[in-house]
Amino acid sequence: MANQEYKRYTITSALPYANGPKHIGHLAGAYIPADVYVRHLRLQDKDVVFVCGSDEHGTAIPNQALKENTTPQAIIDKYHQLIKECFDKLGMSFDIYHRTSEQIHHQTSQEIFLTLYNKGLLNEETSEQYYDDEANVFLADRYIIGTCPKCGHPSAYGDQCEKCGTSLSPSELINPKSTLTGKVPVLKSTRHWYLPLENYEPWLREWILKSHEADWKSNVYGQCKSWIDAGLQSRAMTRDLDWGIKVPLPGAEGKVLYVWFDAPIGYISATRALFDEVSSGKLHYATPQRDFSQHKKDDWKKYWQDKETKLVHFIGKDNIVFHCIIFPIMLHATGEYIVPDNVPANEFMNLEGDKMSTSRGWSIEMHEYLHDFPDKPDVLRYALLTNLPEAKDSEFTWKDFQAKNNNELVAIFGNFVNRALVLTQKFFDNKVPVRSALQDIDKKVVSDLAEFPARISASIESYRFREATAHMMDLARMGNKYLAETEPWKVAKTDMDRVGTILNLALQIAANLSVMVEPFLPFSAAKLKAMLNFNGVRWNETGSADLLPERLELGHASLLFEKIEDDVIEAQIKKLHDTKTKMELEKQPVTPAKAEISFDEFSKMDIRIGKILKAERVEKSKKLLKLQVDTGIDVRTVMSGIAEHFAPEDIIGKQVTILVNLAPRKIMGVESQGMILMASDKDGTLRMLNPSADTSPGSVIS
RNA sequence: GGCGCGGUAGCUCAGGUGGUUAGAGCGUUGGAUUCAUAACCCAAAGGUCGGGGGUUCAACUCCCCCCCGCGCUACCA
Repeated sequence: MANQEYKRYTITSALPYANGPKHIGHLAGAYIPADVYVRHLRLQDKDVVFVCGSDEHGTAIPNQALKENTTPQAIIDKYHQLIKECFDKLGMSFDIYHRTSEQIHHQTSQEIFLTLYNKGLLNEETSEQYYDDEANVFLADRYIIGTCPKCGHPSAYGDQCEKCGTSLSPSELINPKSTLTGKVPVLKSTRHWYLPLENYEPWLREWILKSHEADWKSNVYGQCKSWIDAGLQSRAMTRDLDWGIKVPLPGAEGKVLYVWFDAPIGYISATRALFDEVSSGKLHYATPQRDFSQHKKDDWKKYWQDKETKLVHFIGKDNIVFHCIIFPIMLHATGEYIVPDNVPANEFMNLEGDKMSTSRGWSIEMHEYLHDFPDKPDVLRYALLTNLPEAKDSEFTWKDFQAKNNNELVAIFGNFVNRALVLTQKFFDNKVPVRSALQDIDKKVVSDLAEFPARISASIESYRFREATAHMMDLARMGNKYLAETEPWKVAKTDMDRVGTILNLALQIAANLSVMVEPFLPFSAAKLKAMLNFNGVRWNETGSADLLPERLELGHASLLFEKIEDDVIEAQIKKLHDTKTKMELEKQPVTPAKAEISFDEFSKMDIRIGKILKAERVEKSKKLLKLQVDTGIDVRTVMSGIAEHFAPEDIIGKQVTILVNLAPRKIMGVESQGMILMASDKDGTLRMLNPSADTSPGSVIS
């Protein structure tokens, strides 16, 4: 199965969610590896389509629109354009970069939904969900805000608390409120269509656990096994929302397809759109990277429904469950579609010691990089390729970026090419010299050269892109070594024929580089070809020492890469820290005011000054401290979720504010008799509230 | 708490099915060289492979326990 010969290839990169810019971690995860893979296939004249596009549905889009005070449409237009342009400038060679807001995608998604529905594979169920009866809408998880049950953060979202990271369901929130109107939402019954994933467990076991144990990456396989073993559950494929793809059923007004139902279908609709456009000749989203002129409108089906098609999804590890479990189940259940042959998900790339995050300002956004280094897309590609998070999270640092550029691209690759060209200019009037009899060292180089294409291919085909990149660079190393050993600049004093032979071979190596480097560094490959006055050859013709004809007049030599100085790198590091600081200040708006209460309600609370007498850690809890507090009234036990902010020994003797008449509650098996009040700063830091001067325990606060 | 993936030279990382002195790139040090963007080329130093047990003639590689990082998931409030 794994080594089957395929007739054609369908390659996808994760659809970026169009709610904001994307950073280099995304590039390293799902885009650059896919692009290398596809370019390598194209160089072999394989029948491949490479599709991607913007994911434009889901609740976060309207959410972002609210934040930016605009419409969802304006949001997706803005970010679709931004992301698309960045991909283009970075050389992502999609045959089409589509959008899920397009009509053809709505149609495709609805068709697949209906196929499943008509086969009776979707279960209709009614459940209770929060509803805002002032705005007259069901509230998506994201639109409900309340106190996090885990950390007490007062503005946790219904699906997740952004402070402690816990995923939640809206019913868990304390004091839930609609973010639209501030009203308390009410539970109301609603109808949805569920895909019973559990029915497909035997099939998944057979397909993934049995037939892909050997060829799927361990991180992907392990994650899938974990999900399957844990027991799959029915999952709602529809939502109450007015932004998205309408559920194509009577009586389903106001309901749309779940974004994770429609998003992966975006790969299919993009392929459809591609063939629509190339067959009609009217290109809009399509940017065909090869000749599609023989294709008909319906040919997209071959790429998704023919068993001789190899489907590969390139994604980041956060998408594994959707691409390996849910989407394949959908495809399989239709009875019409093929499932992926592989899903080589990457782990995450960290940045300068911390997780990358656009919202926290700790990231390198694609458009920012391109703005600061407009002529260096390949340098980023190289820096990411040599450090892809293929087996575990990896680390990007600016210093490393600089070193990769200066010590490898400039010193090894660029330098070799420059040496060969400059010597040819100097001794042979910039023409490929004639080759005479080969010595042993030349024969060795020729035979070594012949081994590179297969070696690089083997790495790429097994999704080992770092290794492939290293092989590629080894070819330039070989060139440098060959020059160092043959010393043509010395031989030139005695034997010009010999020099000609050496430089001819050096130029042949350079010509090979110009082709073999193309999947990795397409811009530099093109530049190098121009310098060699060389049109390039197919991948299968590389490894030959006869790519350039003798006496060929070479083009203009220029530097392929230039050094990046320290101050440029320091400026980037400073910018990174500045952005983070700025975001911290701007982010996390003050928690919205709570609903008005009466004086009576307020006076029900008995808040006093207390004094911590004892504090100890709670076993098996990261956050809890068990405190003994003198409340003036008594000494009582209070469990407090502050262990991540205070060391027990530091807070003994401190005065605190305590709510003493809160109903007791068992926490980690211990009864907590009150609540310590804390101020939570924007960055999440907790601070105690204590009186400005020593105050006796039991003093009432009012 | 459960599960998954990781924890290998100063740094970033490789090391199918266990087998002679554990690898690469970068960095460091020394040498050689000057065609080349002070680049290239050669060489050396550097690791008790997270910790502890066990299986085996033999373990980085298999098994068990523990610690740490990341992720998913649960409960917890």
